[in-house]
Amino acid sequence: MTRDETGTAAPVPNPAPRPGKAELTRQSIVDAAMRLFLAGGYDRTTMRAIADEAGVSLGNAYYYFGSKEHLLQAFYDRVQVEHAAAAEGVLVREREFPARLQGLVEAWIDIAEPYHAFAGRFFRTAAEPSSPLSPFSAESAGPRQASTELFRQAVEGSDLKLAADLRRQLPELLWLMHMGVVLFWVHDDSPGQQRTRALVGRAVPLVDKLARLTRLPVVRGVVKDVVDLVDAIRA
Amino acid sequence: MTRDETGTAAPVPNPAPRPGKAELTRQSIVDAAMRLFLAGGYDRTTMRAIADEAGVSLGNAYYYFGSKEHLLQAFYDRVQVEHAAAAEGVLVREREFPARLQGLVEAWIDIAEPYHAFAGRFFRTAAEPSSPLSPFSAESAGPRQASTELFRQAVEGSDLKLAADLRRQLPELLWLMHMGVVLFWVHDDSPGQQRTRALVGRAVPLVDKLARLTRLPVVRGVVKDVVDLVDAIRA
DNA sequence: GTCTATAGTGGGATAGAC
DNA sequence: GTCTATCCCACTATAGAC
Repeated sequence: MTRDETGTAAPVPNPAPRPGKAELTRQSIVDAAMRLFLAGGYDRTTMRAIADEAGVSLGNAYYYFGSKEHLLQAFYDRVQVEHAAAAEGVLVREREFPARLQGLVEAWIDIAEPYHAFAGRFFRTAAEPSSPLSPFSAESAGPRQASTELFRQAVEGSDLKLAADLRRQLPELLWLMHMGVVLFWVHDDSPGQQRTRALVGRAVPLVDKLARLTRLPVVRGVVKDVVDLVDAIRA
Repeated sequence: MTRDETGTAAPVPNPAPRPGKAELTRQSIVDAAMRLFLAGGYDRTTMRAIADEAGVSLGNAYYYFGSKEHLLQAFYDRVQVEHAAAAEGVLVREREFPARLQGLVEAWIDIAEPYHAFAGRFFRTAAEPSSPLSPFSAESAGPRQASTELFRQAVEGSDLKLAADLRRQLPELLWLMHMGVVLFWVHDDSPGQQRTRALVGRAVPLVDKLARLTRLPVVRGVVKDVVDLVDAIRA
């Protein structure tokens, strides 16, 4: 609906970087919006100002973006794409599971940092269940899968030994953990989001410990229950 | 700021039911808003309609409520108060920890059910970090503590045996779990929110199992780490 | 299909008189 | 505390140019 659904289109963050004229206009609007949002904040930036800055008419801006909030989707996409790129470096560099996981999450924090000031606005929109920006919505299934895929790779290429069922599910659980980090990050006003970084630095070794603990016979039962529960939720 | 801060005022959901003229006007506006929100949804209800329904001018409505979203605070407060009342019954009736916990969470789902239709809107507002409605904000510290207190009682009065440090922290962790349930609930469109109820029915025994597992010597170390991490986060 | 220009409408929020 | 009048801006509508 919000994206072009041309038959077998792949669910990637960006529709496809074919540089048609329309795509250029679209991009100039996004760029203008990003500049103004960063400079003056979301609220104080009017659609008219964005259209002016982009050198297009107001009507044209609305031709490409159904609402002011739709422009925030661009932020989401941009972070997504940059994170995937940065993740590649991390996953090539690191082999230990904790380092891979921490690198992934820290890369996200680095990339999202410039947008922290108006991330609250984005978050607000994303929180609404009916919003296509909601991380749990059908519309964002593509980006969500792309993000989960990064965590899958972090697990796959590592030395982590796990029961098969948990290993299968772990990427999604890690993605969920990542959402929790994002929640914390949005509320984190410390300079450079240091508190979030500290949290990640402490939480990752813990996750690693916990993951390895699941192999103990005494806890296998509960782990099985958790796995079953998560499966039931997804259905 | 949003509430009267008269010196040693207790951080309770409702300021105090002294029936001055102002309080009556305020209440009539809230009542009107609730009626209209329930009948027509948040978006389709205008501030003008609310003011009309309450028999006051638009300006007067804004004298009492700084924004349309501030009216949602009333929903929050109402659920809070009703939940506390319902909780009392549960905590008197049940003695086993799982039953107490499940009773508490299910009572919340029962009470919040009428508001589910526009809870998404509320959630959206609450998600914004700068919003006083955010469950993590300083302004909602009172309600949050009141809610956490219910979980504290669920633990206290039960047969659950735990290490002292974890027992001290458990109420807040359970509150956090409850927030997770609320997140699920907001996205749950099944009739009567059956899926959320099913989730709770399965998750509570799991939490119970996990809590009891923490006493095993092998997992004590990790539990200690988790407790320390949570302490660090709160600071 | 892409874009402009212009003129609305609706509703959240505010100013200032009383 | 209450009102009336007004502002502002997201969004829509339309009619037409390329």
